[in-house]
Amino acid sequence: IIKANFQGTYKLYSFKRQQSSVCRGNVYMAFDISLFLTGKSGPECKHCRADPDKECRFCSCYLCGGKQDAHMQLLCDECNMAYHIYCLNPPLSKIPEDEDWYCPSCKNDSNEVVKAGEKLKQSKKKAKMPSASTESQRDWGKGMACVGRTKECTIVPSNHYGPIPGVPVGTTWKFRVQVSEAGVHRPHVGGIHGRSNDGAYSLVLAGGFEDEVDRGDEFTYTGSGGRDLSGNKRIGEHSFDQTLTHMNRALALNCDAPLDDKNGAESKNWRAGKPVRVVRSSKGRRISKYAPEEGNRYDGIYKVVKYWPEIGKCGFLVWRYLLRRDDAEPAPWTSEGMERSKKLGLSLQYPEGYLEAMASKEKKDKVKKQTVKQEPTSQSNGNQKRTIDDAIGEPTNTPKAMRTGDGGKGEAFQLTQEQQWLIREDCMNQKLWDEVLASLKEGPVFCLFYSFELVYQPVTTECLHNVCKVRINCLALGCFLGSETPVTKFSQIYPGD
DNA sequence: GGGCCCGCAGGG
DNA sequence: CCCTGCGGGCCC
Repeated sequence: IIKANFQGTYKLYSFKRQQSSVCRGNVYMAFDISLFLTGKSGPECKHCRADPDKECRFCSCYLCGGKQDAHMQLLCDECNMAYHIYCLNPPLSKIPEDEDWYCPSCKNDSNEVVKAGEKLKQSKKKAKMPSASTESQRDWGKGMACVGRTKECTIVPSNHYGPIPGVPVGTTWKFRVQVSEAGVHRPHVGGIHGRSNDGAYSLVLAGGFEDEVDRGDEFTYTGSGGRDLSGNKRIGEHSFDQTLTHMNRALALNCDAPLDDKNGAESKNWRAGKPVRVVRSSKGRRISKYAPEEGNRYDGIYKVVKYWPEIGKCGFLVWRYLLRRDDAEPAPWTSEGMERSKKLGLSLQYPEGYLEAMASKEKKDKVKKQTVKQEPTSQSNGNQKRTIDDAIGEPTNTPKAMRTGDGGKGEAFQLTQEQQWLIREDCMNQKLWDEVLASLKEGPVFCLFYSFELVYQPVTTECLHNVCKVRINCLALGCFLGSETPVTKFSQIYPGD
C-alpha cells in the first residue's frame, strides 16, 4: 500500500494504520489510496478542495499551511501530516535520510518506549506512590487494608440511598473491603460515604471517638477531619477543628432541616431525613456494647435527628450528629433480630480463599516457631538439627553428604554452592527463598513454585502439579507444603538425585 | 500491644 | 489530578 501526500510524494505505508479512523491523517490516506488504485487523477483535499491558492494545514504544511516547496515537506510516519523542514523547530537543513520520521507531536521519548524483553513501565500513579521510592520488603497490597476490590456492587449506583437489595440487616463481613464490595459502605477507610452537595449514604461506627454514645437504636457520631494525617497516615492525632465541609456537610444534608454550618440544626420531622445505612464495626466494642464481636455488621437504616458543633474530648471542635434508627427490619441485637439472622443463616463472611490462606500460614508459623525453640541447643549438641546458617556455611556437592545422621526424616539439609548461588541470584523471589530456607531447618522440604514464567523442563508430580525440573534440582526435597494431596513419590528424593 | 505507613476508592 | 480517610498487616 502506498502512502502519498497531496503533492505526490510516495512512501510505503502500513496496512494496519489504514484501519484506524481515529487519526485524522489516516482518513485522508484511505481516500488517497482508493483514488490511486482506481487510477483517477490526484486526490482532492476536503478542506481546501485542492485550491492551489488556499493555505491548508491538512494537505500541506501542518505548521504554516503553505503549499510551496513540496520537496521540502516531510511526512510524519505516525499522523501523516506534512511539515516544511524549515518550519520545524529547530528547522532541518535537508530531508533526513532516516527511514522514519515523526513530527514533534508524535515523537516518542525513547525512555518511554518499552523494548523487547523489558518490563512494562510503571503507571504514572504507581511511580508516584511511596512504594516506588522506598526499598521496603513488605508485601504492601496483600494485606486486607491495601488489597483492591475483587467485586463491585453494580445493582445500585454508588449514590444510592437506603438498603442494598439482597443485603439483610445483620449481614456481617470480616473486612471493610468486603463491605465496600457489597455496596453497603463503599470507602475502604473513610467513616462516612457521601457527597457534599447531596447527602451521606452510609457510615461506619468504629469507636473512633471515645466521647460518642451508642444506645443501639440511637447514637451520636462525629464528623471527619481535624486530624493530622502527615506521614501518609489514614488516622491521626486530632490537631485542628473540624469544618462542616466534605463528608461532614454531606451527613448534615441528611437532616430534615435547612443547612446551618455555624450552629447546626435539628430536624422538624426526623423520619423525613435522608436514610443512612449504618455499619457497626467490632472496633466499636471499646465504647459500645452494640458493636459486633467480630467484623462489620450492617445494622439497617438510621436518620439524622440533629447535628451541632462542640468541643470534643480531643480538645478541638468537632461536628456531632445524633442518629436514630428507622428501619422495619429488626436490629440484630434484639431477640427478634437474632431469630431472623438465625433463620437467614447469617454468619461472618470472609473474603474468598481467606480462611484457607490463613490456615496454611498458621501451619507455616508453627513450623517456624518450633525451629526457633530448638535453635538455642543446636550449638551445644552435635546431634541436634543444624540451622540454615550451618547448612549454608558448609556447602557440599555430594548428595549423600546432605543428609545427616539416620537416613531421612526431620534433618537439616545443606545446599550446594551452586544452589546457594542460584538462590542468591533469584532476587525476585527473595522472600520466598527466605521462607524456604527457614523451613529447611526443619528437614526436607518440597517446594512448588506456581511460577508465572514458562515452565522449563516441566516435571509433573503425583499430585499433578507442574514444576520446573531445574527448580526441583535446586531444592532439598521431601514433604510438600500446602498441597491438597500429599506428595509421596518424591519423599525420598534428595538434591542431585 | 502500639506505631508505622502502605494501596485503594471516592469525592471534588 | 489532588485530597481525604473510624484499615489493617507487619515490625519493633
